[in-house]
Amino acid sequence: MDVDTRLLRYFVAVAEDGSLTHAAQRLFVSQPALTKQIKQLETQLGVLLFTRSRTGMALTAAGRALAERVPALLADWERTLREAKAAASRAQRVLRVGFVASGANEATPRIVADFARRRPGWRAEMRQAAWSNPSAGLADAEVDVALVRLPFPGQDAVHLVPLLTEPRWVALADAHPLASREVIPFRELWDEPFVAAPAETGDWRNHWLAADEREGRPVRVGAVTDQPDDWLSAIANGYGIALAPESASRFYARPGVTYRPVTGVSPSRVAVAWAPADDTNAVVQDFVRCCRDSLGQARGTA
Amino acid sequence: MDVDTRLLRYFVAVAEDGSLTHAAQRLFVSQPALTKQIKQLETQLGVLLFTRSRTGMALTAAGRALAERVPALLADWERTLREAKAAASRAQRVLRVGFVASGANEATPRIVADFARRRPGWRAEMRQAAWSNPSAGLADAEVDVALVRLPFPGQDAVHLVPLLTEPRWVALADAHPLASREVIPFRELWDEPFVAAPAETGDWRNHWLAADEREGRPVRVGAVTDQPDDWLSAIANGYGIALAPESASRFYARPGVTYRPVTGVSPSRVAVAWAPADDTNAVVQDFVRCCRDSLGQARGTA
DNA sequence: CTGCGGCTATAACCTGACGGCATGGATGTC
DNA sequence: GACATCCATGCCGTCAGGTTATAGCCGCAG
Repeated sequence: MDVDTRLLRYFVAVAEDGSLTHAAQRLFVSQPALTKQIKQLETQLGVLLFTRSRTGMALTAAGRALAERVPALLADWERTLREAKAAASRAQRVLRVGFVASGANEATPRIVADFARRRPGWRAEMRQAAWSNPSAGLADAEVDVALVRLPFPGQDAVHLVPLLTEPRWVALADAHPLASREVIPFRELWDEPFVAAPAETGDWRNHWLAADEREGRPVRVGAVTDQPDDWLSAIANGYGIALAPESASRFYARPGVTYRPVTGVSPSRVAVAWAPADDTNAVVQDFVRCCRDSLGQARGTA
Repeated sequence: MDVDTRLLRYFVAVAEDGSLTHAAQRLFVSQPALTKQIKQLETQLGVLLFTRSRTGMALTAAGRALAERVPALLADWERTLREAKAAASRAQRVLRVGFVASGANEATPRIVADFARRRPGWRAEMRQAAWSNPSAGLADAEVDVALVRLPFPGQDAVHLVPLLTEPRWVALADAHPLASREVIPFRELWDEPFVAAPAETGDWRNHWLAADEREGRPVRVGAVTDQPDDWLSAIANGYGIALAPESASRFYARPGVTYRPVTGVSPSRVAVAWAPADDTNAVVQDFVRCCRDSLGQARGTA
């Protein structure tokens, strides 16, 4: 009996929240589409999975049996997929390097060049990650090594070496009243609307909103963006302001957007990170060494 | 990343025999369809899985990584599916009973009636299996208990109680020269073409061809059939003759087909079988008891 | 060196499945 | 009795998977 993993994801979603309508929104499909898919899954398996009622969809015994095992199956598939991709990049002598925004700033090209020198035949494939992916693909093993901003969710599950520290500035629309100030104390920004990362990024989002450096003041969110481009547009259009590393003023200069130093907010740190399993991976460690040589002196891992 | 298990089966098939053309025939699809599917899998995963050449398809490193894990994944899915189906039938108080051909012959209705009496609220769902499935669905857990003919492949992996023994007769076309004989020594049938079960049934097929009761004489196969109906047609049309339990003369009487006793060939045995895991399943054991009470006296399991 | 036989890839076409929107039907709620 | 909230159904456009026929590549035999 063949199934599409998509169908299984649908099933798990409906099983989890006991409602077609709600699950449909989570899955970004229409409710009729889900109705049909679930019904199709049931006829394919020849088994009734849910008992329908006005109050929603309740699992049958068969449905429960399925719901118990399917998530593990999907996870296994994802893992298999990741392993295959990793094997492919190894075979082609490609090191997949994830990075957020401007990576290690001006040092990035030096690092890549150094790596090319140290590992002839290998190629560093640089992959920029969206805000919603603060580990730059390391968490889901899409990359072998990543240039990340600390702190980020899941940081404890990886090993890393800090590379550089830079102050956080603020990015605001040219027209903003505070744009004419040379230096801005963070407390003056507490009540401004901010352009934030997607809600699902949790502590990462909070870090860039400096949520715990507001002495309890609530955050106002004026817009949510997931990419540098959208982020710049939102700021230029006046939907809100945002904290950004000082280097953003060089890497993300744009008409309509002004960067200003901010006092009273902690700096941003850049690190190179890798999966613990790659502690013994010579290529990954070579890349880390390139990072260290080009930038950092710290040597501890955490 | 979503995949259809069908795609994974395709991939495994190609990986196994290193040829699109050959794999396509095994999978009963055209070679271009397979070409496209494999190519699609590769683009979906963003990974090259095979290196093409005139000599066939060879796995890349990534392909090997995938090929190592996918079979286990598919097996997991099948198992999950079986468990869900089993849960469904338990929940509905349905005992799934597989049987081959006429099952336990005239005793079958008695067994079912006895079971209905002993387990009110339960229903025995009788499922006839094709020749190609001599365990009647027990081997792949499609049924909870089965009325089978001994011996059959995989017999050692189940527990069973013998129920009855009956002589094997021969079924032949009315027009066959031997059809007028009252009793036929098996040796006279050695050179006749036989109607056989599909090749993949191995020892089961050989048992019904009495391959090891021919003193080394080779078997001539005149036709291959997978169902009682086809089997009867093949015999009536003179494609060959076939051994059959004596009871077939009652359950599978048909114009054009004559049944005659045969000497010099071992008898056929009927047993009830179940999965070892169901040794403690009260419902299954009740059914077994119904079988024993209606028929057998033997009590050992093997 | 030409033609044949093994591969895989491509082209053109058909069907059916999936998704979307609009709507229906059942059932509590105010 | 009108409404809100579920899930189910009907209709339609799009695309993916299948088919057959054919092309391209290469090694081998005559």
